[in-house]
Amino acid sequence: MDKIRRKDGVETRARILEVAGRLFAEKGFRNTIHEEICRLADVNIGAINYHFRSKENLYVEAWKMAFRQSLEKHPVDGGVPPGTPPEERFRGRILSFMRRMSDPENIEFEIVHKEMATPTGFLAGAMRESLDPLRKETQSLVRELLGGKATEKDVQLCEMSIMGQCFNPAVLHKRRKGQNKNRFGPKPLDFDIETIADHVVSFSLAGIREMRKRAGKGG
Amino acid sequence: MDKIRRKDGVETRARILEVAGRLFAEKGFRNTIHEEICRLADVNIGAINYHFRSKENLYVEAWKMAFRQSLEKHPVDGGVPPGTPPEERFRGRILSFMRRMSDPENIEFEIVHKEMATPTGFLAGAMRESLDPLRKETQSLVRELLGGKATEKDVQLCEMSIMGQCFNPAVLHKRRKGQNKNRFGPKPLDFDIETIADHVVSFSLAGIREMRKRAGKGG
DNA sequence: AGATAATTTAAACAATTGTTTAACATATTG
DNA sequence: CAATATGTTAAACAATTGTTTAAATTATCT
Repeated sequence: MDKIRRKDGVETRARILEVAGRLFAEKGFRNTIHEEICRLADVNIGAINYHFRSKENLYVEAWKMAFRQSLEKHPVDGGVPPGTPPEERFRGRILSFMRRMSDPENIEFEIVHKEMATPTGFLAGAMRESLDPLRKETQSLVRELLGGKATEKDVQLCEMSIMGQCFNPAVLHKRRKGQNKNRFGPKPLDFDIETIADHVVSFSLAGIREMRKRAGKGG
Repeated sequence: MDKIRRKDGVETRARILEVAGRLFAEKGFRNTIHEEICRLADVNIGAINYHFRSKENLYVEAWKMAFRQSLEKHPVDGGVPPGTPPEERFRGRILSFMRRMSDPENIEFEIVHKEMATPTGFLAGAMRESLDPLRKETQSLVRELLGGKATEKDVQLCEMSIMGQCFNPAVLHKRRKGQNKNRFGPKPLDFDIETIADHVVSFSLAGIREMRKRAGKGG
């Protein structure tokens, strides 16, 4: 054996984290096996349990890191400063959200998506902790757009409409870019993400205006 | 052994199909094991391979049956006859779609959801075959609502907005009804499905009107 | 009833896979 | 340099799990 080239374990750990993240995002927790992670990361089969104690713990660590990197790359406000009109801030937020979700380098959201469909439960705590604050911000922006007469119910329903519009297109758009395995639906949405985001913004602002109007008349 | 009470295999097959469907919907393909299916269906561990050749084939058969039952219970047009104005037909379609998706007895959509997040690939053919026609119908209804000046791009984007709004809420709503395991998000949408559907319809019709207006002016 | 086919059963099989172990190699510290 | 801690390796382990097999049982047909 001549390939024992120990540094200080940091690099090994980092490689595992990186490879594991990609595989978890691609195949999900259950379908990702030690053997492949270690082979692709070029580390020994025992390395995962040495550095991360368990597969479960590696999963959580991989997501946390990915989420941090994702928010760093795509700031939530989309670069639109707090002073600008709510419609503009809304646009910045949606655009950034969709860019973040559809970024092929961003594995974070792929993992969340799988976790929603088939929860392992391991990410519950970390996700709530990370996502709740963002959600609160979105809600207060929607509240602002809806005006003072809108109820909390209006806010929640509109938030739901908006998020729903962002979610699936982003997923499809991302898959379109990757190797086109794993596809099953019909057409894969041949628009770029900015086009989609613009549409979502216009569509949603129209919907919000409608709700705002109705709120005035006590629907 | 006194519990060999063979009928004609039809009942055994049916019980497997029923139990397997529920488990696939709850846990996904990979997390569902022969042992549990057979235990809950009260059949021998070898019965799956005898009656269905393989787990994969059982998966496809279970989905197909569930999809048939689902459409039988919730007809696509929501009971609104073809003659009525498009807005009404739209409402019927959305309401029926959301009822279908959120029906706790309907395992079909739960399976589709998991398949979208983590595709096994086994359902690709059956899904395309079953879902394409429905999608075509929806598109032509949206086209009608958008008016003659709208482009194909407009139709696709609006369809996307509408479907996106239906999807996630239905999933959340369904989970809320079940045993509240597997939940992770914050609030689970405390509205009944009709309220949500009504909102989606109003919100979407407002969005569509906006797009229709813009189409006239060549956006 | 006897022969044949279909179904059910229990056991075994073969492959996968997360984890542990103990020897070995390298770094760090005194 | 010696001693200790840390990282790496290969092998083994233990548990899970989809599938097959052969015998036993029951239905169907002549």
